[in-house]
Amino acid sequence: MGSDAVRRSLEDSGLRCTAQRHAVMSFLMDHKGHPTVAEIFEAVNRVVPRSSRATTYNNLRDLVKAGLVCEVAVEGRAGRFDAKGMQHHHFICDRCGNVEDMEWYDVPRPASRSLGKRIVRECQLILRGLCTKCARRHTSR
Amino acid sequence: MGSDAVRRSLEDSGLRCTAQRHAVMSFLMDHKGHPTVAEIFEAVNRVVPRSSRATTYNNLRDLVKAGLVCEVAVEGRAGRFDAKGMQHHHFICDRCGNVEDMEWYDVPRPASRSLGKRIVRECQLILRGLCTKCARRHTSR
DNA sequence: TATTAGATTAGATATAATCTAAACTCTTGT
DNA sequence: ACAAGAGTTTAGATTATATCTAATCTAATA
Repeated sequence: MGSDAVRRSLEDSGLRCTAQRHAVMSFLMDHKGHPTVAEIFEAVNRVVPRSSRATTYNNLRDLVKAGLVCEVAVEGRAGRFDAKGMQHHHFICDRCGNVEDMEWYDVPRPASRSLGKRIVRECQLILRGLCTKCARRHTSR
Repeated sequence: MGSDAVRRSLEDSGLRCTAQRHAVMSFLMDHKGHPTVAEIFEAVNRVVPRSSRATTYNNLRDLVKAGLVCEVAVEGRAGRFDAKGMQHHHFICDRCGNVEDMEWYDVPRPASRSLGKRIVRECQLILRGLCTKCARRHTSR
């Protein structure tokens, strides 16, 4: 993904294109593996001379708010992030905590009757269980 | 919910019925509001003379593993728990972090082709946006 | 180029979750 | 009834995760 494309997508969302924010977004676009904040922070510090943890968190929050990035919370572990390319669902492994993308398919939204005055921003499907690797280790124990 | 019913549901799941575990489970059954660990910990210490944080975490993990309780991870905040009574989906408020139950409706599972060797334990729908209270404050700002 | 809202920084702080090793308590077998 | 062992609990330390602060800096604009 070109550096200009990243700049453009930031500006289209009304976000200033700073070196740090650009680095965070680029990294997410190039790494489809749901990195944690710690991983993103480390990677960004390889590109930008130095960047603080707070900035990484701030930028991630801004990107999520702008809808460019999506966050997956994992119980008892660091949250994970990924750039919203194609729509997809998530599979979270009970054992190793890894997050995997699952092929997209349409999920029906709740009836507006049961929604009331709530405003829905997104509708995520989260599958839980054992990933391929952990399932293997589990049965062959 | 009777104290015997709690005992029975623990034993049916192969869990010893200890005072602390019983207190955690009872509390979750009586409070449908998705309490955090901190809230559960505090409540349990009103019932059992004294109970440690570690025990609360341990018991919650055991109850989740046994399928009696379900956990909802919330980005950047403490996880929340609720006793699995009737099936339901979850709505998480972007602004205040509160978790609300949404009326259950059937969600299609992914095709086994795209699942591969993964073992699915559960299939959760997570809606995100603004809850009724926060939506009101938002528009009338 | 001056202005300024917005962004960044290092480090402190707050919050959440887990670990440790010793003590305790159910359950089972004799 | 008692011993033994697996499972449970404990207080407090430790680790992991996330946010805050106030000073400084910078990108976008006129």
